[in-house]
Amino acid sequence: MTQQRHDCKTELKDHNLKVTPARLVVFEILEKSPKPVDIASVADYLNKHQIKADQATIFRIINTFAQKGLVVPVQFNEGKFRYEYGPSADHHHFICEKCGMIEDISDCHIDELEKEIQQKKKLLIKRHSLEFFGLCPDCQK
Amino acid sequence: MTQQRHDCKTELKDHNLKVTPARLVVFEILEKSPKPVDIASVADYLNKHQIKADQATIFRIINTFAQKGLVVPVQFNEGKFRYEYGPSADHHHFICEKCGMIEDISDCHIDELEKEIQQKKKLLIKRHSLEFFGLCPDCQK
DNA sequence: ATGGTTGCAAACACTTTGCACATGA
DNA sequence: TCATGTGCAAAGTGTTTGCAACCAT
Repeated sequence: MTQQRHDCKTELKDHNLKVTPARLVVFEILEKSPKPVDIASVADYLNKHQIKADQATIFRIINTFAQKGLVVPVQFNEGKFRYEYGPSADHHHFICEKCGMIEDISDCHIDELEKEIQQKKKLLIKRHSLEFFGLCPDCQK
Repeated sequence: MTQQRHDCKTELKDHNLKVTPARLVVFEILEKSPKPVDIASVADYLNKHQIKADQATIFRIINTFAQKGLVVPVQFNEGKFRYEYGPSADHHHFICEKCGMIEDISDCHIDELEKEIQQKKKLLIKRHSLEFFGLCPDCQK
C-alpha cells in the first residue's frame, strides 16, 4: 500500500500536479476500477469511506487528469460521462442494455482500418471509441 | 415535395404514429440531415422557419421515433445526444476535435469481429458504435 | 509566501415530466 | 368522440464556474 501510494504520488508529480489527499484517492479509484466510472460513483465511494470531497472538486480533479492524459472520458449513451484510467491502448467495451454491466473487449485490430481511412480521406485520427451494446449472458435468460 | 411529404406520412403511419405537422417536419429534418443532429439544432431550424414547436415536443417526437427504431441516438463525447435517421446498417463517424466537423465513415466489416466476440463471451450484441476522433484536413493546417 | 486547490453555492446545459388544452383519425 | 399529441412551466440530472478560504511546495 505504501508502495501503491508512492506510485500515485510519483505519477501526479510527473504531471506537474500537486499531491493532495483528494487527488490521491480519486486517482486510486480510477486506476483500480475495472470499468469506467462516473463522477457520482466517485462521490459515493468517497462518502462511504468518510472522505470528504465536493462534487465540484471531483469534477475538477478528473478534468485535470483528463487534460494531462491520465484518464479518458467515454460515453455509453447514458447521458453522462464516465472516465477510465490510462490512454489504455486499444480496448473497448460491451454494455448490457438491460443491467448496465460493462465488460472490456480487448484488442480489435482497428488500427489497420484506421490507417486505411486516414489515407483515403486525409483525416488525422487520434483516437477512436468502439462500443458494443446488447445483452449479457444473464440478461439473455 | 408532395411525393416527399407522402413518403413521410406513410412511414409515420406504418409505425402507428399519428401524422402531425410537427412530426412531419422533424422527420424530414432528421431524414435529410447528412449528420446526426441534436434537439437544439432541430429547435433552431424550426424557429428560423417560423414553425412553432416546443422543445419538449421535439424531445418527445424524437424519443418516439427512437422507440420505433426510426432514429438512433448517438453521442460524440459532447455531453449531449444526437440522433440520426435510420438503423443505418453499419456506418460510423469521424469527428474533428477542433471544428466539430462530422463525416460518415462507411462499412467497416466489424460484423466478423462481432460474431467472434459473441461466440467467445456469450454476449448478445445488438448494435455497436464506432467513432473516430482527430483532425479534419482543414484543421490539420 | 503564494500559487495552485478546495468547499460552497449557484448557474448552466440538456433532458424529462405534469397537466390542461388541442387535434388527428 | 376520444385516444393521442402538444404547449407551457417546472423539475431533474449532470456539468461547470465564481469566489473566498486553504494548503502543498
